[in-house]
Amino acid sequence: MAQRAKISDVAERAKVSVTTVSLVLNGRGEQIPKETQNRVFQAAAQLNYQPNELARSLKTNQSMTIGCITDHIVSGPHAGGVIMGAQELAWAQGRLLLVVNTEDDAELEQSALEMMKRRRVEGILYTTDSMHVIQVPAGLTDLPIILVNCYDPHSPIPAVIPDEFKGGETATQTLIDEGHRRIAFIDGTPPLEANIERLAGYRAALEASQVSVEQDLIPVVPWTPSGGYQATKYLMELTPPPTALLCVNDWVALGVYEALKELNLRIPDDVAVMGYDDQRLASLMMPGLTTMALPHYQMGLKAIEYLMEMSANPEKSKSIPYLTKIPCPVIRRESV
Amino acid sequence: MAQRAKISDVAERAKVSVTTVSLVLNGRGEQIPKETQNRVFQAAAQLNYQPNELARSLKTNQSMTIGCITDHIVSGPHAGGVIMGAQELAWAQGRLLLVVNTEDDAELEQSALEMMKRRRVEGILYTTDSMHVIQVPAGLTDLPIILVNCYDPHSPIPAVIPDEFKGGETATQTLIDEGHRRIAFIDGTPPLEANIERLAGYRAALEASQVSVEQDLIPVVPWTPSGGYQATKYLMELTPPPTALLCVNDWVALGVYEALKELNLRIPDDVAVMGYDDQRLASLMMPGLTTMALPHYQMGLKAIEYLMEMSANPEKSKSIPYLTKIPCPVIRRESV
DNA sequence: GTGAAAGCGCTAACAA
DNA sequence: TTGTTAGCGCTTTCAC
Repeated sequence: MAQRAKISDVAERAKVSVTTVSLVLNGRGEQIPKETQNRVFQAAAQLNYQPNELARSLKTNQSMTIGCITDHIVSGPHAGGVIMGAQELAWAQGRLLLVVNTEDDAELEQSALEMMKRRRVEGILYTTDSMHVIQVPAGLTDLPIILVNCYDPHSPIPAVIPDEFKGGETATQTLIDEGHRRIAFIDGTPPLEANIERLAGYRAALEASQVSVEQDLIPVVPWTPSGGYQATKYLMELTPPPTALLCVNDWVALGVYEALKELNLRIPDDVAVMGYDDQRLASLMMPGLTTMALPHYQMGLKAIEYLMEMSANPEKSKSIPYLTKIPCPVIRRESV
Repeated sequence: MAQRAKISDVAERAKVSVTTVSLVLNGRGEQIPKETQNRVFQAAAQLNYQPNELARSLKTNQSMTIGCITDHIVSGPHAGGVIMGAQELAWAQGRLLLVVNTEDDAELEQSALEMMKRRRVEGILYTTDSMHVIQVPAGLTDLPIILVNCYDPHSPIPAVIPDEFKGGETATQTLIDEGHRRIAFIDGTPPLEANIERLAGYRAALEASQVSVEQDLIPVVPWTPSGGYQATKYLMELTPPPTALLCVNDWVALGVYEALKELNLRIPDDVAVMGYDDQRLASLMMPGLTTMALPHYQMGLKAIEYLMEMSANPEKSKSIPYLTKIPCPVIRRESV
């Protein structure tokens, strides 16, 4: 454990006071002669000195730490992406992330929160795997907090979420731009918040292009591969059949592919297919599935941006919008 | 910020000394009358007192924190699973995880390490996304550290890895138990450590069952869906063709499905298929892919177990095995 | 230009 | 049974 050296050791070795060492090592030694500074740096290096952040935090009352609570870190790319974005910006500001995964255990969530408060985290980023409405655990109000991919209608806590509406719109527009006019939307049930928005975006885009919305072209099925399979079989029997299928998510698209293959229809030549979520399987499908990505990374980034603002200036907390919607980018592959 | 109360506030309110408060709140107040204890608890509750862990850590010289460095938190289920297992056990011991994702940035990795040392983490869990040989960054020797899913042949740092050999063996045995004798192994290239072991396990299992290993049944293709596709087309032209296809990973199996469908062969009736890795897509494939899971969670658990041992008793570090192999469980679905 | 010393909030040895 | 007090390693004010 070479890093046991402390500031007084460095001071002693450099033959200066701890004040000087502190000043120099923290880059606030402008008034100290280069020569002295060098002695300090050298001493620190020789001792392999690593300042004790715990002591520093205690003194400065800044933990340089942000808490991150996720419900499911492992089930998909979501939490990872958010953490990645969050960490990157946090890191740039010298902060590190304390991560706790709760697996929906409310009790654990509560104590995790408490643990984080005890460690004096500067803020909390609370993120859920799939976009939905939540009930924020109690005691989340006495410290900066941002919700990611979820929001609580009963509390004023700011949330950063994907712009699913615009996503649905963009996806549809993408298809329109390719010349499609009969575009089906394979909707999923049970109806998640996100699905509803995506559908609304689809309608909006069609209307904006003066394409009439036909209820026939909006089958509702379980949002799984077999749902997509069924929907496709149904849709392709319409006269005329749609030329493009927009799926509420990538899983559904998987079943769509299956059905289309059975019908001997080629993607994208005979019919174009679009998914949503950019799951990993999207890139593996043949042909690669064109889809809408969820802005995990960007949301993580934004959340930290807000959090840092809030902790730097508590007054500002009031000025953070209740909902911040981040656009979903199109991921172009070969299915359109 | 209600939690600004400090121990002296609690003491004052309960009309006792800080010592008493400390003792009571830390459960070491057996010699203190219940009555006094209650006063303390009440005072703490009223003030919504949250002990400052930073101060406590500084004093006790225990950060109650473990560092976790990953290379890719988002590309697959790996890092998440490890973190989940690690966090769970760490939590049970009152520890929290400080997580940094490096995206293979060596410089970042180095400074992350330094940051963690400064925060006096009790140990470091270093994990990589895909099982491989690595070069541990410098300065990782002065603090308990465990490698997960990778190892460094040039250093004595203990590693926890999946038992790919046994996994290959188990997968093969599973197929043998189903009555298969002509079992192909679709090998992947470039040859990763894991692939090599899986293949070796396959050979071992066949030999153990007196089934001869035929080189014809071990095509080597890129480990992607199209690799699996090619391999299947080739394999099914052999006479007689194999009755079971063991794929080096799930991606390959995806292509296998594709090819089999084109050949109008049914899974598992005409030919059984097994994958490896239990990627998310495995459960979505139709029929569901039987595959071998990587023991992410278990590895995370084991790593923390070791880390806690090491930090509790540095002497013991010597007794931790260089390689700990964790078995991969069979995930039975419908493709076998 | 540099140093002495107070104090961040806590624990624990020692006293009473 | 409970209180006083000395640090843990650092930052920072104020003095020299």
